[in-house]
Amino acid sequence: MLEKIYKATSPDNWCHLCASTDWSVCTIARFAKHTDLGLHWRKRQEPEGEILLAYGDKPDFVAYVLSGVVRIVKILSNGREEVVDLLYPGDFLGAPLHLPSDFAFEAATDVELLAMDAGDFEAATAKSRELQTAFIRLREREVSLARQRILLFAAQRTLERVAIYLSIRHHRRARLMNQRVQDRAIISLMGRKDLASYLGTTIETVSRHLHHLSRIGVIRIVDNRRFEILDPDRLLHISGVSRDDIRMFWQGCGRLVEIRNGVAALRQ
Amino acid sequence: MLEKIYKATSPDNWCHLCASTDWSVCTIARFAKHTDLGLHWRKRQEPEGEILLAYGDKPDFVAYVLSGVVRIVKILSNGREEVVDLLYPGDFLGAPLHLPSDFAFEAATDVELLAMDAGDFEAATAKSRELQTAFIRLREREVSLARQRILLFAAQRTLERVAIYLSIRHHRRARLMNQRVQDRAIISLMGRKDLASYLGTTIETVSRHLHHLSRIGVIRIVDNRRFEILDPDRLLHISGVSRDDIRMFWQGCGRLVEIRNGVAALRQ
DNA sequence: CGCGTAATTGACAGGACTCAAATGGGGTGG
DNA sequence: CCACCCCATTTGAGTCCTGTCAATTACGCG
Repeated sequence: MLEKIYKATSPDNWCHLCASTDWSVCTIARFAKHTDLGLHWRKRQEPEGEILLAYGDKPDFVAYVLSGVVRIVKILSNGREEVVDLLYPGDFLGAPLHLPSDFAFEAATDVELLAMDAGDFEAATAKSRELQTAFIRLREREVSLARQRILLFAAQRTLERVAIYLSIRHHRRARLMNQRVQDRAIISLMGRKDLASYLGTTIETVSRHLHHLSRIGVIRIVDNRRFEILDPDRLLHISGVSRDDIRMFWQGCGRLVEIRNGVAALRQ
Repeated sequence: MLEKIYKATSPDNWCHLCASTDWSVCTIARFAKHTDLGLHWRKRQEPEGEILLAYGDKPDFVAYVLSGVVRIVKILSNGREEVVDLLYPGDFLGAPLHLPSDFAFEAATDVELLAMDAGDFEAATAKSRELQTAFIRLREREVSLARQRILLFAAQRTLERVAIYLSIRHHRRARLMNQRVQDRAIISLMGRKDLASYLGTTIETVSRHLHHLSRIGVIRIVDNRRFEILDPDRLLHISGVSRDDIRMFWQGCGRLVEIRNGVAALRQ
């Protein structure tokens, strides 16, 4: 199904060796192309609920998300799981340097990953300073994103948070698929529990707001997980933020170009 | 005043060349010591309200916070300033690689910085792969912290958020000063506006909660900016989180050791 | 068909935001 | 030195939002 929506372009436009989500990874792409660092990606499918990396474990792989949503959770001492961040198609996953992870990474939906052995990646990083610089830039963007994410909470109204989130997902999807943000489109989210935890509210409130948006004709509820954005502009207006304010969330995300030999291509 | 609370130790315990906030920077420290990379730090004083780095500007320095609080703000299109993060003594400041900053960095209180020219730092980084790896590790911790920060909002009760924040500041101060967390101590915060923005609430609510905590004898309001933590354990209990849950916030923060020749020393 | 989970819907109470006014402190100028 | 202003903070009253609890519905699966 995912393959269907990929746009076919000339082979020169994309790289078979890597998946670049932004210009910094493009550096990795070019480097992988022009030298032989042994950057071999492989495609992985993981079902919803799968634990990709447990808390405290040393990661043995790095990966890009191709489809689906990965949730980053922190388990509190009282047993509750809090979603601290989410990774979408085009995002990078995995701590380098074999540092034990502070969080658990789980598949919030069925996910497709483009993965690579952490040892290989590290070896390549150690060999190439250029690659190391690119990696720092990648991390730099992650710090920015984690901070931007906090802006979601700047909106005290939970309806605004839901609207902001839907808008961001819509913008990201549009960019990934090389489509216009003005067009209506279907985005698929994770379950209400993850949504609520991520937005700092409850499943009941999320449910109410989604149905409210549905009643006033801004979105259409396809099924429990999928929503069609009917009126992107009004959704953005309800969210109370401008397009500029959420630019950081989708800017720098990769664009899907083609898939061939089981390797998807993302380019800046 | 700051000098008074520094503990004097033998000269071998600290490094004149750098200020290390955690083990990763210790690598920078050792490296600076054993080679001649030209890592020269200088002390800087900045008054409250000073803009250290404007939005979109390319940073020309990197620095460690020695005292005071630096706020990282995002200016929304409607003109409102949202505090997305705060830097405390021992934290690292400044994007590398001369990337334009996504945020503005401002002095939330009077601050002391230990600064270095970004060019020098970058040159040293380029020369040493070891330094580069150390820097990646530093950034890694920053991503973790930015995500941990989101846990503040997991508490829907604003009183809990205020209590969590006070607890975290108290734990950080205790660690920095090599004191026990059980002891009462005075912490100095920024203005109510920054507090409210950071905690995702309003200045009125923050004011009410602080006075509530004062009335029940958990804290003592010294003046508008300073608060004495009278009962750290009860404060933690009110916050609703365990010490484990907030460990990430203060673990890995440096310890103040000594100041000499205008250079403060922080060690793991 | 029956079960368990996820999601919806309703009723209700309490917390937090909003608006508004009073208080306090620091700095400036007369 | 004092009066004055400006700003930050405090305090109060009222309303709405949203969390909580509870019951119902929908859905997937064996």
